[in-house]
Amino acid sequence: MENNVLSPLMQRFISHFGEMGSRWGINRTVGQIYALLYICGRALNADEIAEYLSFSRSNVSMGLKELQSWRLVKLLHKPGDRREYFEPPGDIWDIFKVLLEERRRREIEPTLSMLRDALLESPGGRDDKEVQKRMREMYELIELSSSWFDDVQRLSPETLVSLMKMGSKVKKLLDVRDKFRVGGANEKE
Amino acid sequence: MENNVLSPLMQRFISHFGEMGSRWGINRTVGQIYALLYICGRALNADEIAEYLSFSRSNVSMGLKELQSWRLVKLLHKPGDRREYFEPPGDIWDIFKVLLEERRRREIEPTLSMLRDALLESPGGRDDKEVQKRMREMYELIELSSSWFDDVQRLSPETLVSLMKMGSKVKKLLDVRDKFRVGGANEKE
DNA sequence: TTTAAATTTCAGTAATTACTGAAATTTCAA
DNA sequence: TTGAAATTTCAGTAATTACTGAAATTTAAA
Repeated sequence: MENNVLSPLMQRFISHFGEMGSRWGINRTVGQIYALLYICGRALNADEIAEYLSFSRSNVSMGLKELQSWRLVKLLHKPGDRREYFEPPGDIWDIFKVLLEERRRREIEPTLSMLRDALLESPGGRDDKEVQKRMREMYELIELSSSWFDDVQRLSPETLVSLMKMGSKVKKLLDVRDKFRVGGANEKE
Repeated sequence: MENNVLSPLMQRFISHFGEMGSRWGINRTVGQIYALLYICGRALNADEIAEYLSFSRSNVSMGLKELQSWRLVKLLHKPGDRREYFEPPGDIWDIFKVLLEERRRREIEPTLSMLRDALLESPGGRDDKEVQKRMREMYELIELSSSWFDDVQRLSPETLVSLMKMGSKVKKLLDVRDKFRVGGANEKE
């Protein structure tokens, strides 16, 4: 970085990520560390991060751990340098996918498995039949969208981009398919 | 509810939502209130909620405010009863859509507008050209997926279900379309 | 091995967020 | 209008989460 100082533009980006952090389920520090790594365009070591952001060294260490658990940073080494360097995945689509994957794992999976368990039980209370019905409804929706994510995630960025650019026009494709019954998908509908 | 008591099954569901609350960006109380309303199958007033969950009346009031700001509960009145009753949207797809919409509004929009502003500025620091390049990359990805959500959200649940059940087979449809150049979307690719 | 640099852990404290009860405000039937 | 029921606000406190500095541990060059 120029003179080892962050430009106001970078500052702004970093502060914003700090502020949004809590809404995204990470804390201010972690948000800022990630923003710094993303925006500065080269791998940094923990001391540099602590320096740039004026965080304690231990805080940076914990933040990096958290980011690693999110798979949002890669660890790398420079020849002749014992220190660990960190950088975000190079491709923004990787970041995007990893983020969705991790969020699903943390925010959806536990609920899915709670529901699965609850649905296996034989209804106890008088209202439990109804309760399970509502649980099943929720389970099926989550399960469906969750496994859809799985599938779509495997598409190449290019395919994903064309899919997204189509927007709601996918409906037309579906209609065409239904008319001519092309392809083999979805026969049960 | 039977004897005015929650069955163990309901309890479990409610506790789970309480625990997950913090991961979802709401607090324990709000999570439990929502779970109770979702699972119990009838509209409840604030006193009933406070009673079932042993929260203070004021806490319930704040929680309901929060849920209303998320558009996750509807307010309704019973004839001859001054109190306000609350229930979740009846259709689970509504809940799903509202949730995605609100999350986008809270978690994505602010970043999008920060980036928009930052990209309008003329680069100051020496590295700012590069910085803006990375910002633009992020902006474009978010913008694309965000407006795609917009589009897809307008599809009917039925269309959405067929789309999801297709999973990654959408790729085939895209390929077929590219082969025959049907439809008008996406010409610029 | 030894040892100094690098990293992590963790107890203590700071900061933030959640919750309560009392008081204030709003609502609406009479 | 009035006033009792319903709801909200808010100051004070409890609980949780974030952060630091010192000490412990790990790492790898010599």
